[in-house]
Amino acid sequence: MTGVTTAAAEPAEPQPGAPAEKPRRARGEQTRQLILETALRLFRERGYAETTMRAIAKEAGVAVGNAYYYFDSKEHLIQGFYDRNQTIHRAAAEQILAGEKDLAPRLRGVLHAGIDVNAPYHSFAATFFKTAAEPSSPLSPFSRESSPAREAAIAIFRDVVDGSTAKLDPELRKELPELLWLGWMGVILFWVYDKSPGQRRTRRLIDGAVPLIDRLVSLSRLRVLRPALRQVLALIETVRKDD
Amino acid sequence: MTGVTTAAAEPAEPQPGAPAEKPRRARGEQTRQLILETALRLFRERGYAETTMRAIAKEAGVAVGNAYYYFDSKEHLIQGFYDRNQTIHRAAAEQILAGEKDLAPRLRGVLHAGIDVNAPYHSFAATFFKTAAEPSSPLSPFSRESSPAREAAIAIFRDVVDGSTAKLDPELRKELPELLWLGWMGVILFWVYDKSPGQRRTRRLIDGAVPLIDRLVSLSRLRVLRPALRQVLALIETVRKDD
DNA sequence: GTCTATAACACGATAGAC
DNA sequence: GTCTATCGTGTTATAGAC
Repeated sequence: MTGVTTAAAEPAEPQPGAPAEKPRRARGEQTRQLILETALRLFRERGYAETTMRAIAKEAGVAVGNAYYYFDSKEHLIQGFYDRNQTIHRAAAEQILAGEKDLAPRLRGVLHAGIDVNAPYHSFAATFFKTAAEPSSPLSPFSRESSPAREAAIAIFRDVVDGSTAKLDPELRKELPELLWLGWMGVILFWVYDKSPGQRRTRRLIDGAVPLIDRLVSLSRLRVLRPALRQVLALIETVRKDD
Repeated sequence: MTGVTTAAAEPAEPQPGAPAEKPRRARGEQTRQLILETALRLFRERGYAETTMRAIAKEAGVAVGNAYYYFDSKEHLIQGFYDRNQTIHRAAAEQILAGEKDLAPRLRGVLHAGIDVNAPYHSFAATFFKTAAEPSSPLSPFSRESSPAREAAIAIFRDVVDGSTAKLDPELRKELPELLWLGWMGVILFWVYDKSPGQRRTRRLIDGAVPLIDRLVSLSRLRVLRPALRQVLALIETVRKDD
């Protein structure tokens, strides 16, 4: 409610190689994790709305006030979910990108991996999405507070593009990662609404859209399409700036 | 919470020319309207979250329970907002479409008109959007309950396409209205997040995107692009069906 | 700084009397 | 149809213990 951000941006573990901080107060970090994990489990088991803060506290064996000591609100617990899946997705993506040089399979692999990570939470994710959709919410993927997470996500798609052998217009190459991230947001949106068994329609969407994107990227080098490409890039430019 | 739909789908007024129903119980209909109008006014004045059901009831001079008699939940009050703006948008669109035959200005006019209608409610609409974003919500633009409203909205874009002089692939012509509606949803999404003064970035988005769409629609008739167009249409087909 | 226990508040929603 | 009373919830407050 207050817009104060949680400590979720802090790394969960001291990074080896990074300047070693003094050992994080293990006590608090542990309690924090306990509360978060309990909450996520209950969300998954019962749903978000049906899980009360009282239940989370009781199940975790802490007082309600303690839960609020670590998380400003019930919604802030969702940020934990967000961050965790982001991290897992990034790791899975790196695995895939290490072994593949063509743009299409790189993109396809990363998208499917993203769905894989979130799949167990499909019903809960719907509620998560509702919360994230509030533009004023710090959880919104477009908010200032999500900026680090968003940048990290875009970085994955930068890897997808930069590590590929695809030849493309230099300006398009610059914009493509953010465009792909935007497309990824669209896929997530589709997935959240996808009620088909196992969300197979989302899988089909990915399998169909990736070759299409691949083709369009190739086509964009044709002379007839240069003006259209310029127009697209100009539109992005125009819309992006605020003045 | 119960998923029970309101009576919002009922026509507010008996249609002239339609088989005349016996006069609607004026008492109930009046109370209903009173509550709805009071709620929308307070939402606009104070915001959605800040307006309590108690305040709505008090301001309307009825008991809380009575408000719940007419509206299953606070969220269901939003449906009234939704329906009303839809109606106004449709009327504005018809005005524009009557006087213009080219695809681009037709589309541009309809999109700007849509923003015009919603503009006074920008901050409130953000909350509305949050609510509508919940996939299980009957207010979701993709839900079964919204189906009539959605069809009505798509119909506007069918008018945009069918009444235009643009020549296009017959299959594309069939799909274009729904695609344009989807694009319109995207514009609304952008608008909701648009914090620039007067939401001028959204206006620029429309002004930039419409000529681009117009160009792409023309280009789609080129021989080099036929396979790509087929691919797009095939993707839509694949994704749409649930089996 | 971390945590407990408990009470209290305002709100959305419901029950049941009239 | 309309009311009043009441419930369960998220959240806050208080007062303190380690």
